[in-house]
Amino acid sequence: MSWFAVETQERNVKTGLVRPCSDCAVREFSVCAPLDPVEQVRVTQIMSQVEAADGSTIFGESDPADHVFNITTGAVKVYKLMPDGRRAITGFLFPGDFLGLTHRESYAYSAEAISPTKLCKFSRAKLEKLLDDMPKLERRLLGLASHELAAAQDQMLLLGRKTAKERLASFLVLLSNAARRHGKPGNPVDLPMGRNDIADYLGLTIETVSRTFTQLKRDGTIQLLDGNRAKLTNLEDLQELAGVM
Amino acid sequence: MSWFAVETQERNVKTGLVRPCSDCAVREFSVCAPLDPVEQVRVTQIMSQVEAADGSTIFGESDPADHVFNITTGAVKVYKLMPDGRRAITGFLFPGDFLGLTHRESYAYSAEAISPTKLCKFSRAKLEKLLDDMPKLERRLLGLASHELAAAQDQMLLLGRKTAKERLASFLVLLSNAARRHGKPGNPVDLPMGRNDIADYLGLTIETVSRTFTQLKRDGTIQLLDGNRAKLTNLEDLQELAGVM
DNA sequence: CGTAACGTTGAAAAGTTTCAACGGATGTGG
DNA sequence: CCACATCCGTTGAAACTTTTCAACGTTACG
Repeated sequence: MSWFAVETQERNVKTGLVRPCSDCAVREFSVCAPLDPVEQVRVTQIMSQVEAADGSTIFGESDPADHVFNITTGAVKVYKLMPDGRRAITGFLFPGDFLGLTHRESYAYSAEAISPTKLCKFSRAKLEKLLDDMPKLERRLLGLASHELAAAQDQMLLLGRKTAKERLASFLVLLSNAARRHGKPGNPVDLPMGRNDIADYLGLTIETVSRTFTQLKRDGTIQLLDGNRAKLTNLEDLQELAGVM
Repeated sequence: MSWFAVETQERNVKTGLVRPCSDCAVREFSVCAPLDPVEQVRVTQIMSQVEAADGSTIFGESDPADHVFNITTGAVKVYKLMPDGRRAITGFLFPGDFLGLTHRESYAYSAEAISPTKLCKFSRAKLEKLLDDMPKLERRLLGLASHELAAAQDQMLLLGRKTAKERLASFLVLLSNAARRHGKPGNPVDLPMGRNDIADYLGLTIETVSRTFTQLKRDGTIQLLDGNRAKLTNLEDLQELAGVM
């Protein structure tokens, strides 16, 4: 997923600006073709670090899309609103994920931290200038966009055709996989977002989400632990329900 | 949307390989920064033209993603299937649109022509090699991906939160806008896809789509003309319903 | 200690789906 | 040329899933 966070961290560790970040970034470092040192410096020069408190808005739908972010710590939800307040959360983002990549004048969605979050902030204008002579960077962004697009298509299948139970199962499997990809344990899976956010992500109501959770509990498929974590007792059933995502 | 089709058409007109195509491509030519002539030649060298009959599959979900396509004429639907046959159409594509752009080994979706269709076919391996020294090309692809992503997010809002009536209204407005963008009349809007396809695109059943059509007719919002066209009698109401897409 | 935020549960209501039937258009073969 | 089958869209009625409305318990916080 990430490597901006990686580069910047690497630089900043050397320059002593920030403390080393999670092992996730380090892991990604070895996976994603990194830039050469000179390029790394150039990237960090147009970057600054910002923090977002739990529940604070990072940007709104109609804000001018002047910046691109890369999450260092925490979690973010991205959503679209209808005039009457109906909401669809289009994604949850975690360390390493990009935020605000668009070719429009304004972000067409809002972003809000769902836990204390640190982000690398890039000026979009400068980033685009940088892109002109850093093809590796552009290639990487294209790969990210393509990956996001595939995820969006999965989500369309979920929203258009899956039952409540299947949606929740898919969601848990997704979170579990994401956690493992980030080097964290995949099984007691963390749920940093509230029921309302889950509902808006799955196209359901909060009540249906709650009811479906207890249904999965009764089935012996999951267990809800304290600290907003879910133990996936029967991963096979869950994956079956999810339709193997 | 397009410019691959443009370039290729331009070249081919000169070389006499194919007849000039729709004015759409020409129009796009002036809009999207074109490549220089030398680059144009290089692009056309890795391209071939293929045709797809109405209803024929262009590629399946699990096919190796060896080619990228650009639509010249016709219309294509892109969809994902669940093991039990449930289907979600994630998009309808028209002349100028790209098809098969992915960074995976296999397309993760299927593509099928919904009317007689001509496509430009590119070897993906060669295209990627070409990308290495044609930054303009890569930048353009990134823009396309970003645009598609925005559309996908709109669709997630539709599928997650809109009523049947709102979904159909959104769909009609979308088609109308797409038609105008392609230089065709936006108002009696063409519906080249069947009810089943509309249903799978909107996350509804064919019956609900049919009922909602007649509801919109009764409301005086639309009129169904022969030849699978819909006259948008009250565009304002329709846009209001759609939530201004 | 009261209040607010969040999650759970129940019962009624609503929207959509499922099942079934019908009509029109198209195409095929006798 | 007509009988017949097929495909597609429409409509009705019942069934079902999810939503809505309402109440309650818990936890956190001032």
